[in-house]
Amino acid sequence: MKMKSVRGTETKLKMIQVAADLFHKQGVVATSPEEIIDASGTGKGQFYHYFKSKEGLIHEVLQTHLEAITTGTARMDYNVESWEHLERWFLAHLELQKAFQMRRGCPFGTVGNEITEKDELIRQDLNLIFEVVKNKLVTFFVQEKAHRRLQKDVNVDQMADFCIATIQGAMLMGKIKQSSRPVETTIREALSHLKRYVAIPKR
Amino acid sequence: MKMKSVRGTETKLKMIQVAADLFHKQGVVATSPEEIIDASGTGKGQFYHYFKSKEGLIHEVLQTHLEAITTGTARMDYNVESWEHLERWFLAHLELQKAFQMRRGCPFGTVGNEITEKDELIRQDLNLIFEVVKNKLVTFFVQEKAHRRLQKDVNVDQMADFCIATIQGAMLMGKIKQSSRPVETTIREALSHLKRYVAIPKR
DNA sequence: AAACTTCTGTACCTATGGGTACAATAAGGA
DNA sequence: TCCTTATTGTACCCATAGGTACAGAAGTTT
Repeated sequence: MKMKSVRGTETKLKMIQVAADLFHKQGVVATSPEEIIDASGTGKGQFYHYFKSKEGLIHEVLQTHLEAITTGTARMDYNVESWEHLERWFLAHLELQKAFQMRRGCPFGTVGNEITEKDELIRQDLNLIFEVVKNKLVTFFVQEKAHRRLQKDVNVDQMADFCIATIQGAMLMGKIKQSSRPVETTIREALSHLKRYVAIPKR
Repeated sequence: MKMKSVRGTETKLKMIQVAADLFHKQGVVATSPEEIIDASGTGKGQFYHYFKSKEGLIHEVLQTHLEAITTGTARMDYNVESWEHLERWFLAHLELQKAFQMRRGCPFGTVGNEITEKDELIRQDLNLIFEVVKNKLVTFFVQEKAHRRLQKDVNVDQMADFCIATIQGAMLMGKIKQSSRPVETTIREALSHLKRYVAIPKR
């Protein structure tokens, strides 16, 4: 379970990356350890040397995602500091999908949809991820509010929840329809709604 | 493949219903024919007598859903004829989720999230379902527009897409967080947005 | 009631899933 | 260098997935 050499860390990382991609592509239930082992060019020995079980791997995959988000090394920029940024935040999700010809959804949403009663740990991992993402959005709205650029009775928490839910739904529909259209319109509508909360400058 | 007796039709229906429930609960990939057979108290013989394969069953499950929606015999009322109706439409989704202690998402969204390149038929089945649902929403918006109760430049199609995407995202987040809160707020925000398209009465 | 069809039950089959066991290497550290 | 720990490879294991084959029961048709 422990690692001393760089070699080991590299193979482990490779497995995590390959697994993350397969999970995104076809979901975690449909992805077997074997497939991950083959695709990563490693062996069964390594797999169970580095991960207790399949669930252990899923956990590590999500942890890696989380870390990428918090450290800002993720594929997508999760930091929002302006309305332009927020729009980019929405559009970045669409771009991700487009990169896969609209054949995939959100990496987290995909996993989230598969969880059942037995996957309590995974559910919590996902929750943490969404909590971090939400916080970044909340931070922006709080800042705007502090500068009185938002109506003073808005609920920043709900605004963030709305952002996340709409983008998740948009991506899901985008995947099902294999079209960017519904995603684009949903993003547009969502943004248009959020901007109504901008404070009307006094005179 | 054909059926002459009521007895046969009943067992087949039973299997479809049990399968639909299991798919909703744990997804289609995680549900094996065996599990459906056991839970429905039937046998392997029947299963492959009535369905060509697992995929064939999935198809029939979705067809049954579709029929329930079009004939209005579905668990939920998909007809929207007023704004109150639309609100009920949104809330009905939440109620469905609540009935399962927020441990399940949308029956269609759940299946939709699992589709991959190889499930083209299933994807099309789902598309048909969402198309029918969307049409019911569009019909309402068109009607409102015809009565000049909507601003005349609104895009009814996009409004419907927005409805579906938001409720899908809301339900997904509700399932992941196992909480009705995000669902409720997303619904509220969505409705609030849609109502902004209501025409301002001339004086 | 014969002859057909439809329905149901059981036995079997092969591939894969998720793992364990264990030996062989490689790589450091003292 | 020798000892220890990390890493890798291979072989095996049992349960399940998804399905086929086929025989027998039940229902129809004539």
